[in-house]
Amino acid sequence: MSKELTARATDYSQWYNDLVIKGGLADYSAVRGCMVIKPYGYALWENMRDQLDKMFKDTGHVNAYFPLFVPKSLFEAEEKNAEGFAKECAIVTHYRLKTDEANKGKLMVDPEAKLEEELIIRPTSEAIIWNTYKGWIQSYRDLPILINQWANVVRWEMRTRLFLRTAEFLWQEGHTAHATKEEAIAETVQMLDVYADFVEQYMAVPVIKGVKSANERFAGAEDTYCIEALMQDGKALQAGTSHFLGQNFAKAFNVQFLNKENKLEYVWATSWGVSTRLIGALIMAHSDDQGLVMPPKIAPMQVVIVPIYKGEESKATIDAKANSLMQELKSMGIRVKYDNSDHARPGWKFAEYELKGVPVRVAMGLRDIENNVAEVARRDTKEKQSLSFDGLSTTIKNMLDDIQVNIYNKALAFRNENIREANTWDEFVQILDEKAGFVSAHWDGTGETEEKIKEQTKATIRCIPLNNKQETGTCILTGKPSTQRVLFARAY
RNA sequence: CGGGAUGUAGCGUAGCCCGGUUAUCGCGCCUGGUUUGGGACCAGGAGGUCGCAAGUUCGAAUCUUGCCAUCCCGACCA
Repeated sequence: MSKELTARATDYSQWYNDLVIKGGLADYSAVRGCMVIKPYGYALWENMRDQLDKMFKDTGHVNAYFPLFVPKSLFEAEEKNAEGFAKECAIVTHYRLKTDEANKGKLMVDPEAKLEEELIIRPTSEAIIWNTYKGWIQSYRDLPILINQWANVVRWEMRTRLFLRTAEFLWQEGHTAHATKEEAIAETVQMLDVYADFVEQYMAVPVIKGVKSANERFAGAEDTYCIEALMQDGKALQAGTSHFLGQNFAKAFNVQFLNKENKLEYVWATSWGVSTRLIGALIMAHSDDQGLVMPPKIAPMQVVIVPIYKGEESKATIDAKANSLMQELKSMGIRVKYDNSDHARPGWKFAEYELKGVPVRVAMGLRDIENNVAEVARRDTKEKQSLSFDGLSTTIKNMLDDIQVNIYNKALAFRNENIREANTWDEFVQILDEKAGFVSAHWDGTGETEEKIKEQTKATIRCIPLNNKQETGTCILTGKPSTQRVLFARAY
């Protein structure tokens, strides 16, 4: 009983932390606000990254890499963007240390080595990238530019939470340049769709696609599109954003191109990103009091085989059987581990792999082999059944597919149950306090009202859903006329 | 960054108020053996900058100050 988890009902935050730490995804580090992503967590990220990368390339994008440091003068060029991030920037002011004469064995910042111009550690890369694009774009023939980069960024957050909000995190950021507004908007929407497809089909987390209100919009964007997911505690989580940047960065960095009519025009831009925060979404969408629940498609380990043996002789028999099953599964492209280590007994292994969220566990002992069966347990439903070895690998493959669908459907049902309409202020507050989840309500469209609602309830407008139903109504707070409902929630 | 709590072996902890032999216990770890169908048992053993740094003192895990980190609540956060 070395790894007891806090139950969700007891302390949701602690439950989440326990899963991350005890599940082996990440660890705290010696640096404030920064975490170590451990091999198991990084393997998960690699699977996510590889799939996303494929999807980006399938839509015509290429990868590149831009610097970590952004000179302050470039950073501040697009004013709204700079203002939006100013309060959470790390800044490099010096480039050298020296031994501290007054304190032997210690180092101090060398005051002689002050930088002429401070370097901002990127909280996002629009500035450095648009400064670069300026040199790459002269004519419409140079467009579009469809670049993505996998990188780390730093946002100096006051309060951090593993995966959900850390000072440094890993992400990808796409930055595209287009000749027309229509094309840029189409790109923004296309990438939102890519994100939604990825999160729903691979991470099995249902999302709502929408547009952010002006208050919640990315600093420097004309429009911010987003996917919003719902966690088991009823709080919403922004899982990805795609921004239509208009000509804001083109104007700030003077990026113009000659069109077919030989006239100079400013370039249209987009940017879009998802981060390791998605791992937090995955954890909170599927996991239970026994531990993590990994969606098979991106699980670092899809199947684990645990032998149950008595004595070396039976072990050899089981090893042979298990290895042949493992080879068969591997040849089908399934990520499988045979845990024949002798330092843990089966019961311990069962609990451990449940904690780690491995979708399918196969246990086999002599008794099973004699009967030509294996005990197969699935993590999502905790069902165990004895299944014939004949065609077992195919059975398992189908089971993985079924688990993927099942956990998505389960999360979808939960999400749908937790979207509630509120028509009065009292109703609105009551739902937020007693049920949480998304609240669909009329809003008068002003930032002031949104701000007041946030002050009074801590709920924000998560998004205005795409293809939202238009209906006349009155604002939940002010009673002013409204043309559509928007989704409110308390959010991470 | 404000309020609160915490920091003693990998993890969880006793000791701290009231300073004084060799820092307590459990889990885990190592060795050997018996075991193995839901977190095994016996025996032996290893492992400690008591978060870090100053200070008070003959003597500091214990008292004082500063710093660092983590958690919770706030403020902040596309």
